[in-house]
Amino acid sequence: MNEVEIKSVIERYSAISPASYEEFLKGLEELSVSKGTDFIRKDGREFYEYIILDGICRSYLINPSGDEVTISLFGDQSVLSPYITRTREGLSTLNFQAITDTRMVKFSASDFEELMVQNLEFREWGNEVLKHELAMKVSREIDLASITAKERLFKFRELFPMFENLIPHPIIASYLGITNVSLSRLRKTTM
Amino acid sequence: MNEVEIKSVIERYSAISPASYEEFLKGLEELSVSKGTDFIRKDGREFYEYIILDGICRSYLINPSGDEVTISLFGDQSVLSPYITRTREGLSTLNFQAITDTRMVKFSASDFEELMVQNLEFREWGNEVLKHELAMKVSREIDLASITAKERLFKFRELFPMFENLIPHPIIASYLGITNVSLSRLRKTTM
DNA sequence: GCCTCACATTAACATTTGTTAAAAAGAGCT
DNA sequence: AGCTCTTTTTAACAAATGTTAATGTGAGGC
Repeated sequence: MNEVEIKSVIERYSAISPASYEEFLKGLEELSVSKGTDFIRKDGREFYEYIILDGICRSYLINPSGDEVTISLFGDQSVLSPYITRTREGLSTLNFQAITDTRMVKFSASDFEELMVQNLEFREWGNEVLKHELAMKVSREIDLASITAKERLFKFRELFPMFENLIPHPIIASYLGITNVSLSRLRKTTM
Repeated sequence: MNEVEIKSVIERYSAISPASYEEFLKGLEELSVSKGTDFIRKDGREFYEYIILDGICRSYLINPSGDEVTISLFGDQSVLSPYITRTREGLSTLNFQAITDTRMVKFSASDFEELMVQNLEFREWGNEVLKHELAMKVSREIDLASITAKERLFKFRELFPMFENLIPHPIIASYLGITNVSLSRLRKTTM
């Protein structure tokens, strides 16, 4: 396990002293997931927090019409939505899927909750991750409610450069709240 | 201060033993806000958590086009979005406004954070409030991204019965992600 | 009762997005 | 290169939503 790589992702959110890492690193497990695999299933029992080292993942749901709705996208070197935000009574509220082959580490969410109580640095780190998640959600709410699909596409390109060439367009479209046909039309008028 | 009333709102989220209340109740302040008043301003310094005893409030933002976008609605006997979800570096990320005359209690967010560390019941309560907030956000994301405005109106009526007759329609429209003219059109076809 | 003001509805037209189906382009395999 | 399968683009038309402006409605003050 490459500790330097992991620490570098963690410190994108807030700084952790070497002493604090000790206990944390012990609990880590590596995890590789191949393209197209759901590694967390809605209504399945869930126990972990996840950090993506490389690869692209998404959370999604099936809506009442049977269509997949992409809720969030996660790229290289990011932390997945915190456990608390995607779990009710131990069961996942969302599906999480690897869009490309993905390398992750995972660790026990309950152990981490305890670590947050005891360790101020990890408490702040956890809060930073949570705030980031919420800021993304609020931003998306505003965009979905108040700007056009074309503007959302521009913002998507800023937020996730390269994703447009790396992941299937129906996934991007469902993230933007439009059909893939509409996405193709918008691409034509903006390239 | 009517402790029974306050406890009844709190226990809508999770149970708290009488012993745990002791310290909590001491820190409460009452607050009355009249219709139309912003009681939290975006980019203003913020310190409190809020519980609405009665009245209707909303969070909103001004988008780049200068339009108000309603993010969330809060009715009688509910807890406002937790501090952590609406604050960055001590400054509010959203405006909060009383849509009708509103009676609330507020308490220090930092004291409460400390209480959560020390008291398991309030930790669970805080987590329940947070999960509820997130569940609402995910639900809204899905709806904005994948169902029509007409369907969102039906869901709004289920989630907030009576609000349609109590608050201005431009606010409802901006919550649904449409114009007030479109809302009026939808109302006509569905009543 | 009548004014005024704010709010809601209606109408006419423009624009955006959805739907369905066909055509084109791209990716892997032999 | 040629074949097959998947993904993306195009086209034609339908439906939903936006824009602007006029009309209607209701509540409160005089």
